Amino acid sequence: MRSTGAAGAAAADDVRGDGAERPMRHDGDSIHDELRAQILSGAIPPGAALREVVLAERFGVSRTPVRAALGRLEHERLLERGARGLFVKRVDAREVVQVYDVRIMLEAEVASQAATTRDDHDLERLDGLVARDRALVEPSDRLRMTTNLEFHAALWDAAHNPVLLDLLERLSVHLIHTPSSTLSVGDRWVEALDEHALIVAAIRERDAVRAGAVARRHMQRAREIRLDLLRLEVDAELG
Amino acid sequence: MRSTGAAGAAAADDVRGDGAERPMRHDGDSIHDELRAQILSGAIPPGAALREVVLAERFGVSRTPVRAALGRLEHERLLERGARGLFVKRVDAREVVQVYDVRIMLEAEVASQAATTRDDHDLERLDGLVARDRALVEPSDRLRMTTNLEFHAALWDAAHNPVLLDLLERLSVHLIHTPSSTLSVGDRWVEALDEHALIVAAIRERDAVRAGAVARRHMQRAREIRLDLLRLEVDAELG
DNA sequence: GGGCTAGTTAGTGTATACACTAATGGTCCG
DNA sequence: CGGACCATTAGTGTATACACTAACTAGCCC
Repeated sequence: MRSTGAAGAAAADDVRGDGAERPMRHDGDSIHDELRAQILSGAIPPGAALREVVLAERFGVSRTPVRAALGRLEHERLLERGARGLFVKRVDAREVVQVYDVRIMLEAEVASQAATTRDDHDLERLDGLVARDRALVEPSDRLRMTTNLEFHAALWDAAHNPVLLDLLERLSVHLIHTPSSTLSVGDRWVEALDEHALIVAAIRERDAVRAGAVARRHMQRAREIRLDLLRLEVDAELG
Repeated sequence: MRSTGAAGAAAADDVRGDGAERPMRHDGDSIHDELRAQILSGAIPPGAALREVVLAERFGVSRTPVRAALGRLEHERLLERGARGLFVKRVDAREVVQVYDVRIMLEAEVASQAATTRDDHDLERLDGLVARDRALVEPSDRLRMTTNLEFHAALWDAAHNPVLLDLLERLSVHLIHTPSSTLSVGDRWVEALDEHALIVAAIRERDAVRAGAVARRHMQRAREIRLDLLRLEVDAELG
């Protein structure tokens, strides 16, 4: 794939001075990541068909790695099998609400657990993220989403619970195509940052109950706003 | 005429006497299901290596469908990538407890939601399962596990929440190789049946709060017993 | 003119050959 | 006797050819 004259390239390469133990797994993963990103960003819209041959051409590889990537995406529920092949999944409003309901629960649990399991490094990282986000001036829609995701990911890590982590990661997939972030509504961004700070404060003091409660409220608020957005959307469609 | 030629080739390929003992339908899915069942049952033990060529031979297919199946199993977290290829995942006691913690939460939520969303058919099914399990006399270890799983699956369905369902199904995978069922300890089986009945009763009356509470207690009890089992196991290992 | 049927085709599923990489074992040198 | 180097090899990753199936189209019979 990388080089058609593979034998020659392989013979010449005996230098690996960059002593890093990185996974080095660059098989079909890159295709998977790329497709995933494009689906999540909406570049490949819901309902679009994903043809193996087309993708193989686009990525300059054979169907084999494309197939692997598609299989994984299907299993992540990002794609669904239609009459003919795979299509980007469409999510409806009902499902989005259900996702939020579950996520409220899980985030509360994560925060609660993080309060007891976090180490100094976790705390430092969370503090750093809060400070960094506070320093942003008029961040773009995209930046808000990214930094927010980063913060929550740090929270997830602080819980040191691979099971919860796995479910949360899987859950986030269900939220594809939520058109815009709740963090761009009114002064929600500033509000959310304050709530983040509250969560971190509770975690710092190892107050599991409070951490859970604060996190729960944080996500409930997000759910409310998401509902408003969905209503607006529906109204727009009907009117 | 290409089709006749193809048919002939296919026929010539698989002629092994007249006894058609094997279904010719080797969908990639069947391999996935088969492997999954063998892993869950322990027939393929934790830590075992899964070699593509070996499996391809065993199933009488090429590496391609085997690869697809393995990819899916890896994504389900049943396998993990080791130094060389894929291995059946080992789960440690810590993770089992974490799974129970999360499951307590999810089962409570499911029961609570089922109380509001269930229809008559759901209720009928749950009633039927409870009655059926009550009628069993001295069920085997395996039967206890199966019927219990069936009951909970029916509960999950009654919630009519695909998101919760997805997570619970995914979660159950984390419980592979929990050596024995908690339902074979003392009189836990009878106890559990009573608790099932309580859950169904609350769902019948559409009492979401009580359903959640009862279900939570049910799973907490299971967690306790699992912990006891794990302690016994650890003690046995230490001597 | 409408439904039924056969040919066509687009697209996936599978087999196989080849490329490549990391572990392994043996040998040589210190 | 021990450690580094090289050949071997086991096993995965990728490309490509082929098989098969379900949807489409065009014609045919009624």
